[in-house]
Amino acid sequence: MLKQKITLKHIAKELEVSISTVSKALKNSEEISRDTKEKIQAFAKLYNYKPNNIAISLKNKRTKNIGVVIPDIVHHFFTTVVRGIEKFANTKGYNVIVCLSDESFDKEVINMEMLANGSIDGFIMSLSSETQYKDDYNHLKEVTEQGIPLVLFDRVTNQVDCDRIIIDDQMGAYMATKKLIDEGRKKIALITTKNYLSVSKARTEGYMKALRDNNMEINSELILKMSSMNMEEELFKTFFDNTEVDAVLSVNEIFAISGMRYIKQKGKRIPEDISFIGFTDGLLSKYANPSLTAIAQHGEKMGEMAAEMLIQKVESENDEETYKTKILEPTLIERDSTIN
Amino acid sequence: MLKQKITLKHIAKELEVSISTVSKALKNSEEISRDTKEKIQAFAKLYNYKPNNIAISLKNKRTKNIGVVIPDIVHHFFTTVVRGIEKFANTKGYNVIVCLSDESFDKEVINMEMLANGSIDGFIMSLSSETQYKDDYNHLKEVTEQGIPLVLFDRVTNQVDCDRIIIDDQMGAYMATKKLIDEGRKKIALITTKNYLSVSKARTEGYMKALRDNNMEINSELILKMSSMNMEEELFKTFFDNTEVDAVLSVNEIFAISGMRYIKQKGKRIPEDISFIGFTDGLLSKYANPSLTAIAQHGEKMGEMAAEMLIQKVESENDEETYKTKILEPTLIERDSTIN
DNA sequence: TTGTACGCGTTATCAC
DNA sequence: GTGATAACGCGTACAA
Repeated sequence: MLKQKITLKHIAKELEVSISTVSKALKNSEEISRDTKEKIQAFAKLYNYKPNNIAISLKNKRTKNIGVVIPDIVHHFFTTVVRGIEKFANTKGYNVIVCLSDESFDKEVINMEMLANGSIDGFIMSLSSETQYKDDYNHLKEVTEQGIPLVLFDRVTNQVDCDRIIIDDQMGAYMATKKLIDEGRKKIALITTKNYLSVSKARTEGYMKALRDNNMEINSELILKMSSMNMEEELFKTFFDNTEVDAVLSVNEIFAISGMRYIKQKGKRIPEDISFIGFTDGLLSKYANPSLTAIAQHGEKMGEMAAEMLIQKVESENDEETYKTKILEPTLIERDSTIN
Repeated sequence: MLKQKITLKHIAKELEVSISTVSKALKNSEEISRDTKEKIQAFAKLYNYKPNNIAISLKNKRTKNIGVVIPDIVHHFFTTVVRGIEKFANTKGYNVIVCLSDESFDKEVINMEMLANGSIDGFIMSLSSETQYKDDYNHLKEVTEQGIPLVLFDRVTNQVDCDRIIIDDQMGAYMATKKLIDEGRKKIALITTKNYLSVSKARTEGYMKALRDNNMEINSELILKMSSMNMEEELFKTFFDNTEVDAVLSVNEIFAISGMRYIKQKGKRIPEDISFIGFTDGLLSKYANPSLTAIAQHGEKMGEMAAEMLIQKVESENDEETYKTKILEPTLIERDSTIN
């Protein structure tokens, strides 16, 4: 019993009026007589008429869809951002199409091309690590040159004309490092990833700036660069076995948690012997033992703002070529892995 | 410098041929002469012509979009499912539109209605808790009656004609409980949520069945029902303070982790004094201290299969009214919170 | 007050 | 070989 989706045409035929009469009647146009309107509206309601989104999109050249391209979705931060985007977009009647680049340049390109062919009104995205590594943003440029609005968040570039929203990663690292210095820590390690990731770079700078501002030496032996998000156990152990450290700042939760575990295993106490602070205030930080002092990135807020910026651009008539970069301030969430 | 998206019409005008000639030429039709084809193809390539998805959707009545409606996205399990869906969908040229019900019945309804008006070819969804509580599935029925394929996963109902994919939650709980019994545990607690959630119910049944099969008494005092995902600290403490327990099976990670923390705080050892097993093998289980023995739900696999089932339905000509329910087997991941 | 015609971008059928 | 026409579903300017 397939209740085929009903169209204006069906209603028109059934009620023996023209399609445009139906269309107008359903929009409560003054042009149409009360009688006809009531008849048509009643019929439409009875058969649960709803206009076809696709037809409207084609007509209006507006899809009411936002394309979101992120490197990974099994990742707390990105997930909170998506939630924020979805939340705001929904209030404005927009849907969210999520594509995953899986940290791959090619997938990022393919996804954007698919969506750019009319499926979406604008993009919100965070660059894949490979894209940042290759430093190639032609796919973004092509999109913006077509007049499709783009908002980059978190992992961004300034080589493209678009809006941006980031947290002040440098400040976050600075705050955290400062906190450790204030605790009296002298050998503050930084666990980070390779520098082509924009955020890692900024965080490293914040760390170094805090040390310099407090007349502390920057010791490259205290900086551990992991080559990927995946743990390389050996590298890790070698580092902690051979380096004297009394505090650790990590650019992500996993490194921090793994570090804490290894440190505890070695019989040291947290935070008495070593303090830990990690970026990204996710579930792991909250439920770690001891709970991890963390730098919150306010992903949901970021998502909402990104969506707001995008929709504002999408719906603004004048395509003025002004782009803004918003910078959110991170927050230090103090927990038990540092001394308060 | 807005490079407006180019259409068939533009090409036709520029090259002084008809639109249909252009269309055919670009599809390499035999009808068109070599010369014309080459000329048109070259031009199209130069101006980077790509057909407009919306127009094609309207014509074909196929959007190549899949609507995914889930209760929450900041949730490891759902997130892995989405990844699986996205992965498979992508290989078939489909995009994924994600909508969040936020555990709300109304939002679920609204989202589905939005998408059902032509935006998608089919739905993959997991019910919101409120929907399961109200036990009202008319919005699902409306969709399926319109001939839109639907695949439910994890939180499902059998009151709707559709495909389903779930893990055998009862078996998962059974396996876990059996494991605890085999360890010699006598007072096995179950921490669960209210029973209207289909999965909680099944898990509770598995727990009880395992006890019965092993001639152990079912003691309702050992079953703690939390009213929501949010921790109610007091309930929790009261339970552990007043109930003698030597093992805990939890329907989610958070309850398990929190339980372990409180138990350790009370000076008991895990797993020597108390064993813990938790559902959903997420990050928390892996990185907990001690790491948590968990029942893996294979979300990514589930997502892939759901997408495969859906796309198969979407693309099959005959709308035979046969629906299948696939049941995945859970896996027990043994870690340090149980004795191996 | 109602209906006709056109356009959104594409494809398919049929005529020339 | 090429082009005109209709159709997908809708909205709207214009004609009746």
